[in-house]
Amino acid sequence: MNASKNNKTENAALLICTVDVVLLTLREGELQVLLVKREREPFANALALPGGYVHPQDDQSCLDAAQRVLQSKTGLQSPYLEQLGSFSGPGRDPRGWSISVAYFALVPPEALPSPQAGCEWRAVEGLPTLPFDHASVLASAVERVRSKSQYSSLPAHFCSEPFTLPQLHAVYAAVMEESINAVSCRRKMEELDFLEAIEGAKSSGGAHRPAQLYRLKEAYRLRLKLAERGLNA
Amino acid sequence: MNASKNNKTENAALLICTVDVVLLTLREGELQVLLVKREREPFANALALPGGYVHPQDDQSCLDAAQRVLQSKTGLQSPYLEQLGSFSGPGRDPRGWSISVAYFALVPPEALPSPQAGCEWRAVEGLPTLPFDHASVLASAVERVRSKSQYSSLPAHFCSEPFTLPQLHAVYAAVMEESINAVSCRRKMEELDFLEAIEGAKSSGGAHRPAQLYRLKEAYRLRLKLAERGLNA
DNA sequence: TGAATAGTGTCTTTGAGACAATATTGC
DNA sequence: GCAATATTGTCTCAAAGACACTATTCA
Repeated sequence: MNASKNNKTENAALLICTVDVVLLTLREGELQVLLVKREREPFANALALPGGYVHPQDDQSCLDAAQRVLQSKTGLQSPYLEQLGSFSGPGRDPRGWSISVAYFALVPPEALPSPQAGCEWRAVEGLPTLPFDHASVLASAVERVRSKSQYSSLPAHFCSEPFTLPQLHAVYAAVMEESINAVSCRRKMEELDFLEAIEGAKSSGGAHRPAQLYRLKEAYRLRLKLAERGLNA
Repeated sequence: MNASKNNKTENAALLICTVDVVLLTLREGELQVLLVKREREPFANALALPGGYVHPQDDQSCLDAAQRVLQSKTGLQSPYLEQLGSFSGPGRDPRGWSISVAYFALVPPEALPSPQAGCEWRAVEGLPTLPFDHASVLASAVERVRSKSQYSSLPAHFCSEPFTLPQLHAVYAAVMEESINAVSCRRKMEELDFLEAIEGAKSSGGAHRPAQLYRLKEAYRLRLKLAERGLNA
């Protein structure tokens, strides 16, 4: 307790406050994360999660900062975005004691309007070493997404609208890396009641029965629908 | 983006970084939270969540800071403590743009060794207005605890060891504010497998059959055991 | 022995998985 | 009609709730 008399400036000046964003998508049947080549030190030229300082002058919250960071790297306006948690300590950033508020975002693979140069999608498994504690942040995000996918509409944010139930079913299975009973999945989607059928719209193309097209109900475009029981277990 | 060239000092000096702790217990059959009378401005003399500045000199992380704050207000050494999330923005603290990393802690009601003067247990429902955004922080903590209680060993941290299954059953019911099937509860505790029976130890006192005494398995004293399915729904 | 609560066995209900049956499309 | 996939109906199985029965203690 040798610092109990620190005043605001003394405390604040020693702290680096940033946001990091784990932007996930589903490509090639696997979870992929957007990494950005760092332009500046520390870790210049390394691939890292997109992140940046909080700008108290511009940002109304850390969520705002995360949206600003995401927008500047990818052009995304309003993907699904949720706070993951905060990571802090003296060792995670070589510049000194830092705190990062981490967010994760989900987008369909075709949703990137204008990614900045230096952005790359990478499979979340088998990545090379990431700078800072980004490996922990990413692992935490993946775990959260898999966990929430068990009992919520979260994976629907990997689908671009409109989509069919078979597509959604495949997305759930890919996210959770296990096969899912199609009938149960259908039943669960109906129970969750976060989809609305698009009247008269059917998928087309294959030499087979077309599937009904759906979109997210307005209320769940930026939020989730949570079930009380999971999909399978 | 008029602040894109801010350097570390310029950004950091404008930020207030604190931790807040939602310390919960179960007393009188309801969730209660520990509030502390603030000694200093802002909101001097108001009841608020215990909190304080992060001390980069002393703290190895925000979790450390939360433990330090909790220790200094209550003397608690190592209760169950989990990060709730971060709350930030220009308006939540009258001193300026601030970020608070919030934690919640669970203790049995008799666990406070030496609470500082000015600490009070209050029911989480029907509180008067709290300073800062502490009402949101508290609401968020209560929601998290109720939600996790559905499928984890979390409520066991409201029981002082050793405890009996009927006591634990009552605690689950009180936390979730609904009656719980005793047989299902028993089955779930067994399935979760986070308890160990204390050989030969039985509760005593009533004019009735005594109950087996249990304690948490070592591995779950500071962590949780999560189930795949919930207790009831 | 009786009251009171602990703990167990079993029937019923509900929801998930398996699988079969039907529907709709392009060829 | 045939192949292929969508969608629905039904059977089966596992887990949760209800409830009754047994167990153990003290008065």
